[in-house]
Amino acid sequence: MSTAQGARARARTEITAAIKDEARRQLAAEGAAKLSLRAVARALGMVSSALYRYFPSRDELLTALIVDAYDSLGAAAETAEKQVHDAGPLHRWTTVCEAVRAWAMTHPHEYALLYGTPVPGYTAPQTTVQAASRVGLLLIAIARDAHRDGTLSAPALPADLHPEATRMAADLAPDLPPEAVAALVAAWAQLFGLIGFEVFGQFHGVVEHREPFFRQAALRLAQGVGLAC
Amino acid sequence: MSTAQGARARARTEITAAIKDEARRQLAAEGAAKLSLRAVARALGMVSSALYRYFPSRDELLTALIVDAYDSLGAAAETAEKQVHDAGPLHRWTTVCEAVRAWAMTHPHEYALLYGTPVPGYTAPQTTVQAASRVGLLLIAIARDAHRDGTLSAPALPADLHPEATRMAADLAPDLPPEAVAALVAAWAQLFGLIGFEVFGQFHGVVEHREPFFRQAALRLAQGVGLAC
DNA sequence: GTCTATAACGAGATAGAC
DNA sequence: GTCTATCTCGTTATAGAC
Repeated sequence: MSTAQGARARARTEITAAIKDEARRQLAAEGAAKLSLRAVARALGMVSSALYRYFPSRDELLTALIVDAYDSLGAAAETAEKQVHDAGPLHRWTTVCEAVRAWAMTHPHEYALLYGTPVPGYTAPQTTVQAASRVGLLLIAIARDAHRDGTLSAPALPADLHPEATRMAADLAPDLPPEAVAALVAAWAQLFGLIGFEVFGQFHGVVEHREPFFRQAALRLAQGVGLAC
Repeated sequence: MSTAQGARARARTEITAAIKDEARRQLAAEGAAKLSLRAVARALGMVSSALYRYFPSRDELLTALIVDAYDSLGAAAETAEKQVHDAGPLHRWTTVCEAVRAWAMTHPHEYALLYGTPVPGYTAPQTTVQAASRVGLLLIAIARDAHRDGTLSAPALPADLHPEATRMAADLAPDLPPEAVAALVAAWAQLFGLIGFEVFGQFHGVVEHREPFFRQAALRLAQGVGLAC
């Protein structure tokens, strides 16, 4: 009985993975907007109605792909950071930035799914939020360690931003000064601006040697947040 | 004779504009990947083959929409800058940034067409480059004026970036120090990172009062380039 | 010459009967 | 699960109106 259920559960896991793999392949070929349960089924030798036993709708499949991609990106960033965890905050920061960039370059279509044009008619459920915040939390953690060590020199803020910065800090990192949190959020967005331009081809004919260019930009992002060393 | 040609040319211009208007409407509704000549024709009460008199292919229509969007964005930025052209470089910079952001917020689908996920199967022809560079050229011009006035303090660069910075400067702004050009290109990408996160909903639940937040971020971008006052 | 309409192609998606 | 009839699409050939 338990072996039968175990085999069944194993088969279900395998088929679910196969469906997602094929869907990712189609994502690369046609884009997220044209992701079609039917085509996925055909490629797997299944019939479209059979897929609904694994994913109740196209949107649920999309959500699964998005969560997987966020987790893949988050894991890549966290693994890279772990290996330099004992270094200074600046080195940890640039390591995370470069890991995010490397993941984006090797997974351009999944990157587009996360940070590109939203899929028309699809709105991400709350389920995705946790996976989506892993990179941000990692950057916050680095700033937090710097703050504990007294090496975080948060930049000044204009008065009209203070209420919003305080609110963001309360939500994201109550132990950090509001100025640092506001700077962190801005740096977070700017990091993905650099990466997006590279992945989506905006640097074509403009920036040639993109690795050192990115490294330097990531370094200056860290300085903008107030990290040193 | 000339009046007949004038009338024909006028009709052609009007129909071309109507096609693009309808295509933009569909862009907003379905996304660029699903832009369909047939649907555009149907909405206009034409037959699909008639559209080929105006656009030789779906990709050419896409290209026209892209060039129009780049020009609309460029014109918005240039118009805003013209009105503060006599102010200091910092004020001109933030004015341009805010004009770009305002255009993106009012034209989210066209923004997605320009800076979002590339349309699968479409590659932009060289024709788009000139229109695409208008905002960048505007930012360069501001830095150039600051440099002429001696108020541009270009940030230092690591040695490994110097060849690339020199190459970029030769291409983009031979009269500017390479360090400033590298910083400009980075700031350009980061600007669209901030705007993209806002347009694509990444700031949802994170940043609430986005105008002062953006203004401050744009200001610090300018400082990163070395602009003062 | 300039345009529009009809019809068709090959490909793919979709809905429903079985 | 399978099969079929009916949609969509981009694109082209052709014929006729202005």
